[in-house]
Amino acid sequence: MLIDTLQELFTQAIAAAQAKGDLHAFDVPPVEVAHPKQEGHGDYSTNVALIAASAIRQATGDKVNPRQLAQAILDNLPAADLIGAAELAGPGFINIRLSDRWLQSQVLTVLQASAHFGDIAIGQDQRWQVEYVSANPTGPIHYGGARNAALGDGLANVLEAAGYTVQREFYVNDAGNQFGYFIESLYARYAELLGQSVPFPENGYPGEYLIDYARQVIDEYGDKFLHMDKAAALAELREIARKLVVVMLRAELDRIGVQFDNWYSEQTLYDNGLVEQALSHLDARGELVRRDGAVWFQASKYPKNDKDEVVVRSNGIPTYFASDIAYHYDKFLVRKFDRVVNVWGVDHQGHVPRMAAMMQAFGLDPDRLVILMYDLVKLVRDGVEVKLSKRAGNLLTISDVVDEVGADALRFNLLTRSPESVIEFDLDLAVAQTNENPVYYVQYSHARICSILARAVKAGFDVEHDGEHDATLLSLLEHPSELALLRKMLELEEQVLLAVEKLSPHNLPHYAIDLAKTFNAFYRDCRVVDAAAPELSRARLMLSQAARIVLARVLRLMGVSAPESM
RNA sequence: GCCCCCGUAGCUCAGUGGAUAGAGCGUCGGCCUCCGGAGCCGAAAGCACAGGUUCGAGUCCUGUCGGGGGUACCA
Repeated sequence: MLIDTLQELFTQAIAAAQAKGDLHAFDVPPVEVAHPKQEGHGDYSTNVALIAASAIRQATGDKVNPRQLAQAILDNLPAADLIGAAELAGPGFINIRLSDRWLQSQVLTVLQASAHFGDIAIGQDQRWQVEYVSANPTGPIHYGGARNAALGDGLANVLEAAGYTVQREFYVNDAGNQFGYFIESLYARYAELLGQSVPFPENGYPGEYLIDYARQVIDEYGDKFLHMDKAAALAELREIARKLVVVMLRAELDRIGVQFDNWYSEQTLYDNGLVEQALSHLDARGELVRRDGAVWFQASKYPKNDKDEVVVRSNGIPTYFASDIAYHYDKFLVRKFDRVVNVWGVDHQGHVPRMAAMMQAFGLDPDRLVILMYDLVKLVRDGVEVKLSKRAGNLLTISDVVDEVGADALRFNLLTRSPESVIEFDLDLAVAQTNENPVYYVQYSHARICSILARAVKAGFDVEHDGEHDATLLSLLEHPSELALLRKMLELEEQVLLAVEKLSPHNLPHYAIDLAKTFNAFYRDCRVVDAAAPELSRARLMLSQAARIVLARVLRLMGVSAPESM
């Protein structure tokens, strides 16, 4: 990676300067290389001299001038192709400008890497799991779940680009009360359709979609459940309903391009004895206690937990937390993931401390479990918040919103905001502004490149293979807009790294807009296909092709399509 | 009450302890003999408040004020 290379060069420079006695002996701090906000300050800059100066002052009490340190480092900077200029600036910054020749050569790097450009190899041999959405399996998914999906899927994509082996998992809560009410509701609808009146369960789901589910049950099983004991019927319906719902969930998530590797049933935790196993494991470690007829996990032994948590109620029924304990016992001690990310809505924030406590109770490093918390999506229509609920049956689903604004716009918009921000989503505005939406701006740029390339092929240019033969032409790419485009393209790796470090891919859409903008500036300033200048055209076509690759990659990482025409 | 998150341009939001804080939408003013005008160029406009740490704070710490969420033997 470019940044790594620069960091390495400066680390070497410091060591060399110290060896020669140009520089004080001190423990070299990690060199940070960043983009200066201001363009005149170069492509990259490092504050290592400023950091070192304060480190030296604190260690020895000697006052040293950061500018002198910076100069000593600069004097010992190894020669490197990629550095065009490195100079001292301000209070002791070192600003680096990439060399034009090296930038030009990167067109080939992109063309060769193709769809893999942007990959960074930092996650080898690491198995990660991202568990996301995990909506209650009781009907269509609330629109807010799309934020979870966009975030989790984007994160999984970025982790894969970083070299991690990633499993995408959906946890199906098919064992708790909610699912029980759902089954009873289904039974009531089923009976109703067959002409029998069954009282609708008090906590049931009145949504009309349940009538469709009931109809499907009738289509496949007829009226057999009416002739059975109700408890037996409910037991059988449980399995049938679970399959039905998972098919529906899968289809709905597929509409926004989200697919899972694994659908993990909560019920199997009980069926396979994992709940019992996990709890006795904790018990053996002295983490459980009996009190008031219930079994408690002694969470309060751990930081940020002020109370214990019930795992088995006094009526003998395990709590949801017991499932969670077993589930994570399975993730870490059975399936042995190196790291697990759970994507949770902020309404579950109260569960976070006990999860960390649970990890420690298992003797596991709590950092191996990351809870990625995102804030809720507020739906607004005509400036008024729309209150919807699945239980009341007036749910606004992912499908509903996809119908209105499209999957690409939805994913792009939801991903743009940082997870901890509350999204206020105005439905009318989302529809009205469809054509002004940034996602179309980015996609349009991609389509425009495709159009240019197609035109070039028609004009007789060998767009596909030029890069294999005529790398020397790249030195013709001297226009500031051409070089600016190259610089922006090369940022993709840093963007992937940033998303992985922050465990949030919300920087990607911002980068995509930036990249599209930079391409549009190039398009404005540089005519690509020009019969009067065939060599320059070939060089610019290579650059355009490379830009297309990068744009398509960042769109794919976000789970957004890269259309060839619009 | 206690815990968590958020207060950045008119609106929706980015912003890695660095140098002169950005984008989209909106507003105002420009640009089509030329590869896709779903485009391009320009202008106005901002870090809630008060302390502190630091060579340097939108960013870290404390407090105040505002907004949201959480505080069950529900999930």
